[in-house]
Amino acid sequence: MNIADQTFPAVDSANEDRAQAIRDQLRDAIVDRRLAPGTKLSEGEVGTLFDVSRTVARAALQMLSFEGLVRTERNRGAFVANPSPEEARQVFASRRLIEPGIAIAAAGRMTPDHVAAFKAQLDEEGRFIAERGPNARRSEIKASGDFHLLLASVAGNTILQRFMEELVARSSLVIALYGRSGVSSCGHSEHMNILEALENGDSERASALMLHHIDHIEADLDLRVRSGPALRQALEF
Amino acid sequence: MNIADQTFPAVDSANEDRAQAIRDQLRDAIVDRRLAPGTKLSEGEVGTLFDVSRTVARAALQMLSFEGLVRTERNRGAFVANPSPEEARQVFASRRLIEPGIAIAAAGRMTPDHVAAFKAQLDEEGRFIAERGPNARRSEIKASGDFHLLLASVAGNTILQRFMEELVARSSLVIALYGRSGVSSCGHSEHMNILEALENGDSERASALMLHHIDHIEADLDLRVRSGPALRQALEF
DNA sequence: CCGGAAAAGATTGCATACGATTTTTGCGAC
DNA sequence: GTCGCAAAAATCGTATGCAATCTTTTCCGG
Repeated sequence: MNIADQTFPAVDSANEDRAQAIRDQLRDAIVDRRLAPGTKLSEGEVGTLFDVSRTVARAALQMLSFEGLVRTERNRGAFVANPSPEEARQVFASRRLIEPGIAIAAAGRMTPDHVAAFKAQLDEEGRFIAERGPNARRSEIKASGDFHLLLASVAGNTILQRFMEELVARSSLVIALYGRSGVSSCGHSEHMNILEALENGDSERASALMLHHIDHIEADLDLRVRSGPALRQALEF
Repeated sequence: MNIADQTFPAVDSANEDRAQAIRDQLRDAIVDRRLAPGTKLSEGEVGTLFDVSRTVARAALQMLSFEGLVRTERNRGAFVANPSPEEARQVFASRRLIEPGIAIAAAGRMTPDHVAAFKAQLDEEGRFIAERGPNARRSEIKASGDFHLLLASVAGNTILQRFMEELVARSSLVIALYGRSGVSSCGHSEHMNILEALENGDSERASALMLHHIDHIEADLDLRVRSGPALRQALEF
């Protein structure tokens, strides 16, 4: 064993899959609404933008399509997903089914470290809500999602964690599309209440609060079909 | 409008993505245990086997890796997943969380057509159990999984349906790896009881039965680490 | 001026090529 | 015999090229 055997983590992460890095950046852009739903993501464009070949760009787009953030049409290309109200309802139905259980699991595994991480997360969330800049709303949505992702990671089930990553990403899209007002400030206090229940190990309460929280988020959406799907689709492209 | 404008559906389905077709065949092979866990799936081999280029084979393998049926290591290749006992537990924990809810949703949407489909499914399941051939067990596992997939499709939530497809596929792998005996005959009667509850619209009972059913399946597994992971791994390759 | 067909251009699907990395093989030293 | 090391083979990661398909433009008859 020699000191030279060590590999620097920085090197490793730099050497990490480029497709994955591109996927992450694109996902952030989609969730943050910097890329509007319906936007075409051509392989060539993505490739030149990130300075890779179409092969790599294509792999990144394929990943996003698996996550439901991108819709690909054969021989036509990839587009930022434009979830329908029905799809939005399914996203939240899925979350209502999964997240209360995740809250219960997490309540039984909370450590002081976890509590500290949650407090830091909620602090940041509060800061974004206080801000009133142009992209404050974006940061708000993202931070709110991060709370749920943190919870999923505490729950300790890798599979459910991945499901939640997908659901949170799709939720962000849906909220950006159909969100009405600032439920967020309200959501922030709900997050704090959930954390309180988690800290006390009160899994039942955490679960119930989570269910209501999801209901509140969905209740803030306007999921009425705007003007008939045909017209909407016609105007979209 | 001309009769020549029609495109034949058969042509369309034949023209479907080849990568997807390869993925489906590989998935079947993995779930059926025709491909043992740990088996290397080299891009070149898969490509020549299905008579496509590595590009397409690679895409199929990438999809399977997203589903958790294949594990890929950079610069080393793709291998049939070899789920650890911990992973197996997580699969069933996820199912316990999701499937009772799916049963409730399905109970509220059952139509006579659905009932007929379930009956046909259970008939086939019974036939496979009666058979005592060499690969009867495989068919049994597969048919049992199909029951759960049918239920998920009735529930009417596309997102949850896809989650269930992944969970059922991984369960089949886990059962093949860690399964002890024939819980299956027992499982068959449980499936019939669940269907009965669904027919009666008794969602609570269907949900409870489903939860017990999953518990029974998991209880039939032997999830003790066999002889230390190091040795096991050493023997595996 | 307005369809509608045909050609030009753009984009995807797929195969192949080449450098990089890993694994296997061969061979000499101990 | 086996241990270590270097060369060879195999395999992966990625770029690029070509055919197929879709989109846009152009051009022409009405």
